[in-house]
Amino acid sequence: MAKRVNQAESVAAGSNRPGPSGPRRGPARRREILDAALRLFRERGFHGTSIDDIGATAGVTGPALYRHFSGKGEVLAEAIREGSRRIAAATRSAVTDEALDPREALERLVRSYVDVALDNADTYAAYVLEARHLADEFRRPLRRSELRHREEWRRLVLAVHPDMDPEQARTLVTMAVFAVTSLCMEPSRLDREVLVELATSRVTAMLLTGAN
Amino acid sequence: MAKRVNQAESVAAGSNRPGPSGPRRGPARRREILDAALRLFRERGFHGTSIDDIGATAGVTGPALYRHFSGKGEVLAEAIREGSRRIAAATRSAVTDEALDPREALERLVRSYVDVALDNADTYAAYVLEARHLADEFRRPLRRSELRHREEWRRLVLAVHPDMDPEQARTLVTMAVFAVTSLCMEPSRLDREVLVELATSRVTAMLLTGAN
DNA sequence: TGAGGAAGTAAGCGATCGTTAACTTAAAGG
DNA sequence: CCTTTAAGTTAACGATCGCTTACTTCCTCA
Repeated sequence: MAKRVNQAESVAAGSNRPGPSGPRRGPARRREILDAALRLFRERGFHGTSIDDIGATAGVTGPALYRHFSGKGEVLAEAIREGSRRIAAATRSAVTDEALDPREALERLVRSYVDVALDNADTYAAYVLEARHLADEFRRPLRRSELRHREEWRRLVLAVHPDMDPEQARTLVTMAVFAVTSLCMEPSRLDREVLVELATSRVTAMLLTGAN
Repeated sequence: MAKRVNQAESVAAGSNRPGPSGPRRGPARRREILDAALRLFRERGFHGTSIDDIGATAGVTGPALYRHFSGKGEVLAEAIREGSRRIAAATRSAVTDEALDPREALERLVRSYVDVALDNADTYAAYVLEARHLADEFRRPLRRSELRHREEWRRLVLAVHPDMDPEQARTLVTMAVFAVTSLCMEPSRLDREVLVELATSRVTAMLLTGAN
């Protein structure tokens, strides 16, 4: 009882603030679902999060999710894909300025990666923790884009250290990327600027040590 | 039909190589279950692995697991706990030699950690990926032991850099530990000795850079 | 204004999962 | 040799989950 009190309000509130029941807004709900899913996947894991959990966190019932996605797997894929696109974009824009000292270019690349990782911590943590549960068709392009990103790092490392074993450079880059990942997995009490500076300088040092 | 052919053999084979059906050996089966579970948890995740999967991989049916463990959660806890004990032991033995140059002491600590991490890659990867799914009573002591280990690293970093912000040192150690973790999550084509040397030197450099 | 589509709900289906129960078998011990 | 016990088995139960169906409600617009 007293369940739908403010129908009039819902009509008076313009195009996008409807009442407590019935259909509501368009693409905003999709974003709400993705944000809710990302948080839950990170906290409880993909298989540990139910459709109903995601819906409840987003403010709807579970099956409402199927109006926006084909299934639970696509929710995970879409949530991660967004962050992947942002990382790729940041990498591209940080790399376009060529004819730079490779040392500076690498530091700039690392800094932009630290930045975008901190801005998308949930997405990135979910990728590390839950990518296993993606269907192959979803996981493979993400993995390829990840490796392409690391290849960019390796290219610059080898530009600074032409004598370095390329296989060692690959492992080194993997370690460096995971070091940045830690910022997404564990909270730091440092201020944002201090954190970016610390991570950038130390990761760069790790990559370039030995050839000063 | 033709199901139990070699009962005689099972009797003749001594105390621990029985026939194809019925009860078998004692504590060896427990280890088999833990190894199987660890591999599956790492590949498919905790909630993505069923009791029957674990049993089948270990060579028994699913419910046989309850003769050795109280439930699925305890299997994960025991599997991870073992690796945690080995890490703690290695740390303890690498730290006992005091009155060393802090720089050398830290490098030795990092090296022993890289070693034990590579020796227990599955365990460590499972801890990073699946610790969320442990019951609080299991997860908390593991987490405490992890933080105690990092505190040891931080103590030595601050011994070398007395002027460093302790909070920055904490974040730095987290990054360094995750860099080593990457060796457990992604395979490297490098030889073991080369890998240990590379990881040790670069992680140490990351921790100590700026105070040469 | 009223027809249609978008977005939501409740109910339920089939499959799977963790766990327990009841029973069987092999090794051990006096 | 007979009893006990540890370690298996199969069967089944209750819960949960992903997803579908059928229905409802609100918004849009011709």
